[in-house]
Amino acid sequence: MILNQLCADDHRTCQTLTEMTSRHLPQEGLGRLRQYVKSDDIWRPDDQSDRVYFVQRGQVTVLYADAQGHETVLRTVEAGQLLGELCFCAPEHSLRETFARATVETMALEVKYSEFVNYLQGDLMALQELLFTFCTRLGQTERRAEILMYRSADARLSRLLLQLAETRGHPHKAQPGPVKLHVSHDELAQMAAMSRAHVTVTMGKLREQGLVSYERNRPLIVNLPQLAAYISKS
Amino acid sequence: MILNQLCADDHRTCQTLTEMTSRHLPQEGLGRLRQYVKSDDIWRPDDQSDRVYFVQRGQVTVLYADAQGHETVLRTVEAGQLLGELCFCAPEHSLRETFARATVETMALEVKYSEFVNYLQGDLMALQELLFTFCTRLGQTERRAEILMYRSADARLSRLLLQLAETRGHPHKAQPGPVKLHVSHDELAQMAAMSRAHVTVTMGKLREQGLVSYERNRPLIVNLPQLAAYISKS
DNA sequence: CAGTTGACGTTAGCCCGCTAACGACGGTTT
DNA sequence: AAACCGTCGTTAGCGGGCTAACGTCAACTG
Repeated sequence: MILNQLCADDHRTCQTLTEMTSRHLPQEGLGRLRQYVKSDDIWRPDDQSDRVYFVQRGQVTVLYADAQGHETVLRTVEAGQLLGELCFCAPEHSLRETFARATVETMALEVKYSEFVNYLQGDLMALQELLFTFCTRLGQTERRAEILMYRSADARLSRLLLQLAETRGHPHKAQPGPVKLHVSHDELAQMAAMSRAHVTVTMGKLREQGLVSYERNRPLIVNLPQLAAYISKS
Repeated sequence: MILNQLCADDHRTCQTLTEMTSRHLPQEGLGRLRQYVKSDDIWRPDDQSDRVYFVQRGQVTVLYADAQGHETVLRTVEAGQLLGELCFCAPEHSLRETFARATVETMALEVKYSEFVNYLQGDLMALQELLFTFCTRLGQTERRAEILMYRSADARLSRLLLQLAETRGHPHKAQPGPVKLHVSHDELAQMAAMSRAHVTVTMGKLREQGLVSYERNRPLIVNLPQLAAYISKS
């Protein structure tokens, strides 16, 4: 009854789950350990989708670049999580179409898709965990799509901040209240698919209204409840 | 070695796979059969995510409505497919946040989440198929997000048309060539998150360039190769 | 057959986000 | 100390999509 128990709590439980698959991997003899320095590409648009990665240290962003070179972040994969899982349903020789790029020094175990599948056959536990990984990411991606549907700047930004605060925010002291985030205006721009300049302008307005607070070289602080209220009455 | 074999071909194979889960369900004693007429809601934003549906006849769209009531289509679920799968990773008593609405007369088997999980425990086959369903939908949703990242009308529309043509298009005669789609400008507007009027304007331009062709009460015909070329050189 | 509905077509004016460019400031490197 | 870089701040002008409204045409409805 694993499926039942594990996710009874909240989304954080699920995030932990997505990390279990890598812990359950056999320790040796599977895959190759890779090292990347900051802004190394793990894969590029015309690489084949024939392998998965288990990020063991560092952080990776999956991003999509249009013809003009504008890059938009599709997902951020943290240490302990699976990367490149889309090859489970991709055609055999399909291409990535995206970049995966290390944001900091990163270590990842590279496993050929076919090897990983072999390993999964015998492990019901791992299969179930993988299912949670997909489900979690589907939910996240749908929320990203929700954000991108809005055309006004503050609708996009405020919703993005809310989502970031909920998923990757360290609750400041006692919850529920302010949440700290380490993210630059430039990164926000890439995630909300808007220009850096206009992120700064819009963030300024949110700051005036007390929904967020930040200064030079200080972490961004999101006032979760007020921001949620602001969005819902918009 | 099911995982290996089934998706070696192309994306269509995967779509078939997502339909298998419902075929493998025990025929009796599980869930309740529900009937819906056109534009009935299967669920609403404040319903609980405590059940899944197997669409047996008809078609369902999952859509998100903002505060102003603008509705955007997140996904379209065809007969034979699973609907409402997000409850696998949602907190136990979480809400849908979206609408699921029948676009035509629809019949669906409603199964409580807990019952379905019970059933999955004993069926490795079904578990693997479910994994494919998630993987396929994650891929589709990422492509939707890709589309929504573009801010110009013809970038969004042309990419949406390409995606629709690839996934749900009947190849016209012999492939590869024109593809027929049954979709109104209004529906395109909801999927690309733009206004109906501007869809009409933009479609007119695409028609002038020979990338699509349509008339009153004629199906929309997408010229796949030319459209793909147009996008990649944009 | 008149009335109704749904889908495509068109336009004027406004609003808003982007581009491009430059400035200020802190931290790090040499 | 000087040079450099990354981050935030600010603005003018422009392009483009939205709103709102109305027109046209075909098919369905009674």
